[in-house]
Amino acid sequence: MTYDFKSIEPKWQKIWDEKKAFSAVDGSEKKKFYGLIEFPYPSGAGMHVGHIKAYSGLEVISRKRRMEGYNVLFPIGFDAFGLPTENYAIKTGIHPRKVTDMNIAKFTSQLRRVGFSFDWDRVVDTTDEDYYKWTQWIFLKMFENGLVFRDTALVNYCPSCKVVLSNEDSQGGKCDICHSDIIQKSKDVWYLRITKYADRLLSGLDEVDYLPNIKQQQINWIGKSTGAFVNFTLAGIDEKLRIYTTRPDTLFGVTFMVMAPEHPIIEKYKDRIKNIDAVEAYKAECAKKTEFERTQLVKDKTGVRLDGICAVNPVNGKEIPIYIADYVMMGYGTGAIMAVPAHDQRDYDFAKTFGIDIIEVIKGGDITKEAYTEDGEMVNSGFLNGMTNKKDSIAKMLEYLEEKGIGEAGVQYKMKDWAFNRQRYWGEPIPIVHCPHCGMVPVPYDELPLRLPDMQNFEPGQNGESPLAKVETFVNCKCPKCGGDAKRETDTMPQWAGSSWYFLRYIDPHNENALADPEKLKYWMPVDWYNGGMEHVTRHMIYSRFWHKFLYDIGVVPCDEPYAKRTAQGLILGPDGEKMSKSKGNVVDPNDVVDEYGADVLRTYVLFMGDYTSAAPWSESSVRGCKRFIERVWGMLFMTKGKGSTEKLESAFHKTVKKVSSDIEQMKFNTAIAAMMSLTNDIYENGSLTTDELGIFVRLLCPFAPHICEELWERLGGKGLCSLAPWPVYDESKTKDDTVTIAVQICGKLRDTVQAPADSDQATVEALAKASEKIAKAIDGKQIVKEIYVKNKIFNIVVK
RNA sequence: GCAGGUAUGGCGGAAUUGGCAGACGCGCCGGUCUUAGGAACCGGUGGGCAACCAUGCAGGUUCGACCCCUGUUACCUGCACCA
Repeated sequence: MTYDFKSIEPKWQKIWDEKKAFSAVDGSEKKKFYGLIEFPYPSGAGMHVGHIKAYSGLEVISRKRRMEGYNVLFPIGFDAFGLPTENYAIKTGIHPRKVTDMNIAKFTSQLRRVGFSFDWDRVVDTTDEDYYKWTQWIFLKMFENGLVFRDTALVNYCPSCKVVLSNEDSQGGKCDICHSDIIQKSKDVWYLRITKYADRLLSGLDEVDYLPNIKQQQINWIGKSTGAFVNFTLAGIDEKLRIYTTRPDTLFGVTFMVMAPEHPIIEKYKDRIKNIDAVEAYKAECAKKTEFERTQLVKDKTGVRLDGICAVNPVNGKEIPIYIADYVMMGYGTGAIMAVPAHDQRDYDFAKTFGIDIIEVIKGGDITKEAYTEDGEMVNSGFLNGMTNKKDSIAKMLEYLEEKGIGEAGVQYKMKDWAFNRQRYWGEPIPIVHCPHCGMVPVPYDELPLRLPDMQNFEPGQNGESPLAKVETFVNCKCPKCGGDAKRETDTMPQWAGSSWYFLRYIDPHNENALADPEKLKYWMPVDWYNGGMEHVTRHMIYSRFWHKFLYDIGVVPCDEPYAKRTAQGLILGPDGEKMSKSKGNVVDPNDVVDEYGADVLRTYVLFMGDYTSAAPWSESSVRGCKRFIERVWGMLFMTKGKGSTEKLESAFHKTVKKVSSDIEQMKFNTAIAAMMSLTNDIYENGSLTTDELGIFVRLLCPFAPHICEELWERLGGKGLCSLAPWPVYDESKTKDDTVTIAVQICGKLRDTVQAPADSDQATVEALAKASEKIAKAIDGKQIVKEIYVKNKIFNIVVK
């Protein structure tokens, strides 16, 4: 009688596979549903239960959609290029191709044991040549359209990984992969001009249904600010010093200027700068600092005055000193600022350190103590004096600047262009040839894919050049344009490249002539529901939205935004409440759970353990609770009767169908499961149920625990697969009880409850309430001021 | 510092969005079966003998507040010398 999951689960997995039960159908007349989960990076450690939770959400929704009659695309793939695999290859001497294949095989077997309803004919592997051919194709299209450029720049460089990192990958001055300190290094860098799409990435958020915190993070990341560019002049030199400010109305309060140490004007006028030695020394000092040090020493302002040149304030003609200081970044705005110490705390700290004048232009604070950054009346500001509204004073100043031709309104973004090359082997080769005559020449489209050469030693070079630079047969080539001797680019793309468009390939994974067929794209796109981790909300999602918008612009995809809806699951913490990690030894392997309790129990537990979107610790004993539930469901098979059930149980069924249906849509899986547990308790209390009722129950539970449900469905004589059987419907009228319990309150405090027919009017309930001994006692001798009746809920008597 | 969020039994968490706080599960207590059980099953379980007291803390609005408002504390997540 005990449920034998060890034989029943593999049985159904095999049947689903043979029948291709979960294949998405191209060219179907049915309504489509495209559910997308973030494809995993196949690491050597295999999956942990966090992956299972991440996929189980849309697994349940996709399964429900199929039962509701949708044509469902629910695919899986592997984001397999990347450093960990390459580092493992360096350490062990096993080729990354082999490592990747082994890891993918391991992940696949783990996923299959859990019984996910993926369409296994559409598996995508970003390291497959037939896949990265199209990643390179998109890159060339971007190159063609002016979205790719190369520049020598100070970049985030990880000395440990020996690789250039994008801004996104080096947050907080730490390498995202190995967590070493990042240093700034001058290098040739490939950039993708994502900033060109900044405004559209921002405005596109209005059209999509993302969780509010996801939207907010993207908004912050793009970091749009509105302000003005102002051209200062250098005294006695015909040269402009351009700055960006959000408060042009404080121009009268400018007492000095600050430039980033790397600002090109220093080099241009080094002959005029009398203390050039000190300036160079300071520059050298800054270059040595890691990003971490540069941002940590917030309070201690350092800098050097440029002796010999000074700036002229365009609104009042005053000459003001210029400093270089590392609190101004070359990468934001123009790399130079006008300093208004009275109303900016950083400028204030700097002015105090260097003994510079502080002029108040906004009244309201005490500038002898700190900068005043709030609103107030404008003073010492010429034509702005007396204005009290920030908006108006900014507008008036902008008008003045534009009239005089010394500045204009402008916007800035925190988002920077995307540093796109890595000096590594295990990535997509950048399909560009460097020709001494023709410059950068794209590899012709018909030569794609540009394959990674087979090689053995993946150690990067000491100066951070790619391992590919050592392969002469790869490097030396003919220029596709002039036919002369040329050299290939040896850097590869970052890991984010392959994941920027994978959801398009799922739609037509074996297409040899296009990244996907336009008709199929038109049918399946956009992704209806995308679920993943919060950690990918800024990087992966912004990158892929950018690529998708570009593909839309060149007519490859049919919609501007790739994801109609985005949600995020919470982490599973270790039993100790800490984040699961190998070093802490608190990782739970899904295989162990399947071995001991079965896939259905694992699936049920990861969704029952708490609110889907928040983090919750793993609890072995709670897993056992789900095991008991599954066993009790199995036990129902021996409780079936042909005849009708009690009205009470029938009503409980209708209520549960309603609740589970709506809870799933809101990802409230924990309460959906709780409702089915409650119904189970009701069934056991009742002692029996009809076979029809059991049929309803197993279809409701099927998205969560499909194996046991298939088995019960078969034994009940259900038609076809339970997984494809129609989703149960409920009768609204039967979800309502005939009698309801009404709480009777005195002055808002519960005093008694009464049973009343549903939808009773106030008089009926009032009579019932007053018939209660407790109520009669409570109101005895008191004056009734007011009576409030909420139908089917409460009756409140207010007494004095 | 900026932005967003959270706070409910011993634990994970519910609460139809202003209407009986603690659903469901774990744990715990008691029982049944057993040579035994860290197995299974059944029953009980916020605190207090009680009146009553309980949703981080202090107020407010309301007939009625976990829910709305004001203030406050703690924690989490993201960004951060962004001009």
